[in-house]
Amino acid sequence: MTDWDDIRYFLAIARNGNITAAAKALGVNHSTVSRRIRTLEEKHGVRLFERIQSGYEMTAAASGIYELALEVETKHQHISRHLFGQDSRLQGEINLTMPHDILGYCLIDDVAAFRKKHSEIQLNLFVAKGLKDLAAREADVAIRLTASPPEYLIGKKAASLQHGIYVNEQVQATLTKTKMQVPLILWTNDNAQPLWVEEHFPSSEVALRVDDLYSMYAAVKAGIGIARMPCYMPDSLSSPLSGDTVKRLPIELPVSSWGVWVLSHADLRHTARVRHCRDFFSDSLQQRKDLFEGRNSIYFK
Amino acid sequence: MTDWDDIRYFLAIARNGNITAAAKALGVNHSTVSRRIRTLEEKHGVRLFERIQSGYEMTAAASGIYELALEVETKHQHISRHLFGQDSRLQGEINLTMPHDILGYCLIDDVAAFRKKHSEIQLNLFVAKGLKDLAAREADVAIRLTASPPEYLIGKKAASLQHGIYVNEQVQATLTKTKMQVPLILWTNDNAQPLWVEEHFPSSEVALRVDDLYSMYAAVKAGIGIARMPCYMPDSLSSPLSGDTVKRLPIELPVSSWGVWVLSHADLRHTARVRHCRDFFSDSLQQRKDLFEGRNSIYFK
DNA sequence: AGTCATTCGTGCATTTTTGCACGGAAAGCG
DNA sequence: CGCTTTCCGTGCAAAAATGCACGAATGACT
Repeated sequence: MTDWDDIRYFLAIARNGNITAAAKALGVNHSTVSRRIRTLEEKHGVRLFERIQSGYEMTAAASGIYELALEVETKHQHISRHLFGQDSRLQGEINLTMPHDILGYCLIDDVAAFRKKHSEIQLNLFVAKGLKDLAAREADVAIRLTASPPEYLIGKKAASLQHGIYVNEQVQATLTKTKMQVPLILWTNDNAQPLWVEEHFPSSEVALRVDDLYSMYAAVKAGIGIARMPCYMPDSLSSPLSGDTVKRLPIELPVSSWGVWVLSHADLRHTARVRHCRDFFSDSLQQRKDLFEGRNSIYFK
Repeated sequence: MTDWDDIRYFLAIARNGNITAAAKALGVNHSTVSRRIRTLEEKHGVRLFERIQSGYEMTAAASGIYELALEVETKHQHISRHLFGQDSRLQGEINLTMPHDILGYCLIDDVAAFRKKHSEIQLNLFVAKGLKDLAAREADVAIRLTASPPEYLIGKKAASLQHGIYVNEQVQATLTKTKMQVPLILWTNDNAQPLWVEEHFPSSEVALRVDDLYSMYAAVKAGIGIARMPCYMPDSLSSPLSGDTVKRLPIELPVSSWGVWVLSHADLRHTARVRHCRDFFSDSLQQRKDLFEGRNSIYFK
């Protein structure tokens, strides 16, 4: 019988299209991948990949088992979760993921506190863009901004999310004096006209598009324009003491159905350290409920 | 991510109940199994087996993943067959299985011929009792006596199977002279009264039960009683030249719906060497059609 | 045309895994 | 009660897998 792990290597190559990337994904040296797949091919007398210049390309034979391999992977993930779900130790690793702004401007001290409280637990933090797949155990606990998490995840909504329109003090002054077009800062991939613009700033123009919340804040602060942001972000930065000039306009946006959630896969319901982690950060966030729900905002009169 | 092969080890232990048997099934040393399962347990912080005196016993945690592991195994078997199904070489191994009597008294010379014709192919013969699982690739080609093979197997019916009632010459003489009860030799696990006994030998008694065809023949030859056997077996042994005294009674039994089939899994349809093997032994058997269909029998007048 | 970056294969040293042989503990047996 | 058998863990040597460093081939870019 074939070494089952070979299929894992096969999948990595099939997905990544070349040995080097596959090796990186698997966390091993590229020569290992190269040799294992060659051995697999020889053992079965089947060519699975064409060695083209830019990498490895699946043959027809490989396509035939690709779907099957994916199914096997799903099952292995299931097993992995199930095993992990019965881990009752308060030690070992936890993969934690959240948007990097929430980490940097809100939870970084709590992470430090968690580390101190549970020194036996190794936290691995993933804050890079893109959602981690909790089913694939890319992360065990996720802090996410979402309207309603998928049903296979469990966890709490720690707070609702309030948005506001933010502007730099100087810009606001200018806008009040001159009747110029209001400069807007929008999301890069929001192509339609947002509702809040239509309603409150019919006379406006797009000044800048960004794909990152902190960059949006930086742009507002630099006086490039006004922007709609979740309150927690500017409010945690622009305290009166810091001398910051970014403030919220007294415009009431409808309460978002989105919230800050602390989530993990249902299979990890009883995993001791995961539960502790979830509870810990749920508390942390709930203590900042006012921040997320916009009650810390400083308004322009 | 867990080494997928660990699940293979897990399954082997779960199934066999102890390390030693699992190791034998996996074809590795028992210490390897012992160490790998321990590593797996430590990595996940879960106890999977209780070390009891008589071996290893699944814990509740292990039962939880047992079903999943079985499904994974099935998928891996599927992949394995699919890969093998695209092997176009006329070299490598073929696992061949058949009832041991068919090998010994009919096909052994053909096996030798096949070996000679395809010296690059390594034949592994399995003739022990019990059907090999073709889906699990325990065997690639099977010669079987069956009425209708399962639909996931492909292959040909090489011949129909004719049965006859056989008896030793001396016994026959005795039976004709004295009006004693006819002594019967039956199968060990046939508890009901067979149809042929009811019809042709209402006045009879069970002399012996056996669970093996050659033993049945030996018993008939030794004069223990009469038996219903597929013709191929006694007819290939008791030629007039050998001076054997076992012959068939002139009783026409209904033609059996059973036949001699040469089979392999549908996924191996195009595997070159498997096809050659199937064709080769199909031919071999078809050349002996007369033998299987009872036309070589020598009758008592 | 030349430089650089990618991507892969291979020889060699290192690390990891495995097999082997031994020993201990418990159970079966006469 | 002593002997044998079964089953498991462990130290050590052998074998296998892996990582590392290098080089070749190809294509992109200046």
